[in-house]
Amino acid sequence: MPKKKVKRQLIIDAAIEVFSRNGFHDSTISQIAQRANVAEGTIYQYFKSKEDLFFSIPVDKTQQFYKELELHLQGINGALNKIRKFVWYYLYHLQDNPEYARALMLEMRVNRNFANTKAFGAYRPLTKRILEIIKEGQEEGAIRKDINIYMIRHLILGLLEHILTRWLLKGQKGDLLDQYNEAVELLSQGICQPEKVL
Amino acid sequence: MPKKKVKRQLIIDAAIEVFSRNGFHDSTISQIAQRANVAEGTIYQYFKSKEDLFFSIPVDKTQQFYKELELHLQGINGALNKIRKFVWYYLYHLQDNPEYARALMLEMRVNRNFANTKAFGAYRPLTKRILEIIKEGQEEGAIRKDINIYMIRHLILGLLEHILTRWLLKGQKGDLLDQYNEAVELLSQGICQPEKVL
Amino acid sequence: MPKKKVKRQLIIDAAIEVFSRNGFHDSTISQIAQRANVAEGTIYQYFKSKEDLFFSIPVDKTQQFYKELELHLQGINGALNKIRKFVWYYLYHLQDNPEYARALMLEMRVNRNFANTKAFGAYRPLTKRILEIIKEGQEEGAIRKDINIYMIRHLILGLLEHILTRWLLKGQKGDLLDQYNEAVELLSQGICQPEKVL
Amino acid sequence: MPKKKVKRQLIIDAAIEVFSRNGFHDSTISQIAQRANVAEGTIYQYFKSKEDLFFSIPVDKTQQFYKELELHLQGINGALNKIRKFVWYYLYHLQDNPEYARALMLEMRVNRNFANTKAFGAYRPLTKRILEIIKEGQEEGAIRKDINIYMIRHLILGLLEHILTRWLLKGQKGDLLDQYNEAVELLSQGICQPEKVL
DNA sequence: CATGAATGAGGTTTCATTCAT
DNA sequence: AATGAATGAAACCTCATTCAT
Repeated sequence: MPKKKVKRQLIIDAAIEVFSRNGFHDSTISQIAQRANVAEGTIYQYFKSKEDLFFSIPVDKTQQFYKELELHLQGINGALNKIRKFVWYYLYHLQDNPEYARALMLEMRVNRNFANTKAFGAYRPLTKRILEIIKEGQEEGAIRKDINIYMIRHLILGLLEHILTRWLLKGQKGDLLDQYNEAVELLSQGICQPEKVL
Repeated sequence: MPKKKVKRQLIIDAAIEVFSRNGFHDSTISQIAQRANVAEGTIYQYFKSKEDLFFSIPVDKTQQFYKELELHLQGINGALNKIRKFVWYYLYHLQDNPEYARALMLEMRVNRNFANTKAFGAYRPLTKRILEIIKEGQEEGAIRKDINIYMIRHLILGLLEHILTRWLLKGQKGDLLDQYNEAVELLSQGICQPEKVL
Repeated sequence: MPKKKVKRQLIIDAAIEVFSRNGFHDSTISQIAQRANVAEGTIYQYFKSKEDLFFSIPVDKTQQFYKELELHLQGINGALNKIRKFVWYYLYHLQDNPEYARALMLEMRVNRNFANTKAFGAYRPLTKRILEIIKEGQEEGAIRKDINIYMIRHLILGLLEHILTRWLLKGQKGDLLDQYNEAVELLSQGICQPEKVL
Repeated sequence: MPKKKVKRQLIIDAAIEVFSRNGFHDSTISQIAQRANVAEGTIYQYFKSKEDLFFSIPVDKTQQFYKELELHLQGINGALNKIRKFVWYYLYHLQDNPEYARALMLEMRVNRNFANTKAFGAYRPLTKRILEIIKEGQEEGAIRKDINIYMIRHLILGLLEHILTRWLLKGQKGDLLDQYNEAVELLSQGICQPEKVL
């Protein structure tokens, strides 16, 4: 790998760690520099500002996330199976990258400027992908058509983000994948006993 | 109302506005003081620190939220009807108090220390209340018993928080209550076409 | 004098000393704060920025300079006598306030933004005043009319500023007022032997 | 021209442009390097430091200025004619090289260390030259002897520098040579109406 | 109780200079 | 000789908090 690339990645990795531990505002460039074993000034050779560095994290990591998700979706037939896989991979990947997850859930996603950042740009393909799957499912007749696709997405992402956020805030106890089957089942059939309606 | 109470409330209200506009870190005591028409020093007569003030917001507001919710639940029979009401009131109240909603969703809920704050203490009754309703539903035979009650709560709160967060970040366009029926229906029956399973 | 006024003046005086010793860029807020016996932050209660402080110096000092000059011109008849007095007072006052002189000559007057600063605004009355005297002299028949008044002002101010600048850069040796008579005589009759022309 | 010389000159020319546009402190080595199309490190092969580079500008440019002035003075008889030419050439040359003029007038001449720099060394022949002409004039009986030659030089240089400085600060509007005749006339005869004295 | 001037620690960022390639 | 990535010191400025009035 070219040297320049290496150092950039070094800084990003250090940034993920530090930002994820302390949050954006309580992290300092000096901490990140120390962790990356570079001088403070060096960081400014690669990133315009602290914010730029911050929002560069997901660009790299999220693109990778998305790529790997796509691989996992390969060869799977049926929208429902794809959603299943999506749920599984979402929990699996973010549990496996808790620092990235923390940065994404607790800092990025909630940031006022998020929608204007390149980070957002990197995140969109992911959320778009679900929409596609949902539409596909409706066309197949597997997913109900009487509900707006955006609302369905709210349900799926809301559940996943809520599970993940609680897990992060409670100290990452337990294995998220243990909850996988119940989560999928719940998304599928809702909370009611058969024949009951809310 | 006693004078002391009045001034305290004045400060809290100013704090909600300012924090909700700029977030915790980008808000200054000076801004809040100005908005509340008091001197900066005065704030320290009522609150120990900026953080203390910050986490005092939901204590008051959330208690009120909870109390009113309780009133709305009065006289409603059946867990499913209660959940219906809960969803409705959640969207209604937070849409009506967008600054409080913003502070709650974008700052509090995501804060690393949230679980250790009195704010959390004030928020718990609310989340506990749902659990109770869910249990009640299971006992009535209205809510399925094969799913962990915490997972069910994840689904409900996840959906609501996701809807709310997007609405806040996208500039509060549209009426959240328009989405109320679909949301309830989705929670109730899940995303699948009848007879299909995920 | 009100206390607030006192501290502001304290800072200005310290700033004059420091700026005049090191120039604008090589002076630090920390130095000025130390010299003024205040905390660095205090400076920012009175001035928006380092530049603001810098350009506030002449506003105060130059207004005072101008006022005193006006007093000295009181009761003097004839434009030529007034110019005489102007020259004298200019040298006298700036020799007496060498730090202000240094700030004015070596920093302000030569600054690219000078024309847009409030400092400039304070300096203008002074330069306008000479123009008036020159016009008055032309009307009296004491000053030649075949030369543009702005050129005449160039000659007078150019001479004074040049004398002053050299004196400052050479370590303020000697008494500027010793040169006063020659300067006035030269302005008056020019450099040529009578009957010779350049 | 040898290659080394070429690159050195390249850097100097870039430095003049940049320094003259932004002033010494607000210019960066990086800007100069970019403009000169060399790497930053290269500059340090030719100059010890930023200051060294800065004060190297007039050494070259001023020597050239002086040489050409000398050429223009060739064959001119009479001190007064020489002064006339000096004034003309001074305005002509600096108007023609406004960036050099700007660096000289607004940065160099006013710098605390100026007297200790090689730049000063290069400037001296020029100011010495006037002194010689003045003396020559006194010996010829063309210039008055009752005034110190240094004072006479103050008058000449003061006028020229004042005209030039204002012109630079006001955006270089108009042709300086338009003012040439009045300037010379004023230097020659002073500001008074014949038979009047200041 | 209320004030608001004063504090000073600490953060981000810039940039002249070095040095291994 | 030329490069340009890396350095790290140092500067400006902000702002939560205190305390004398």
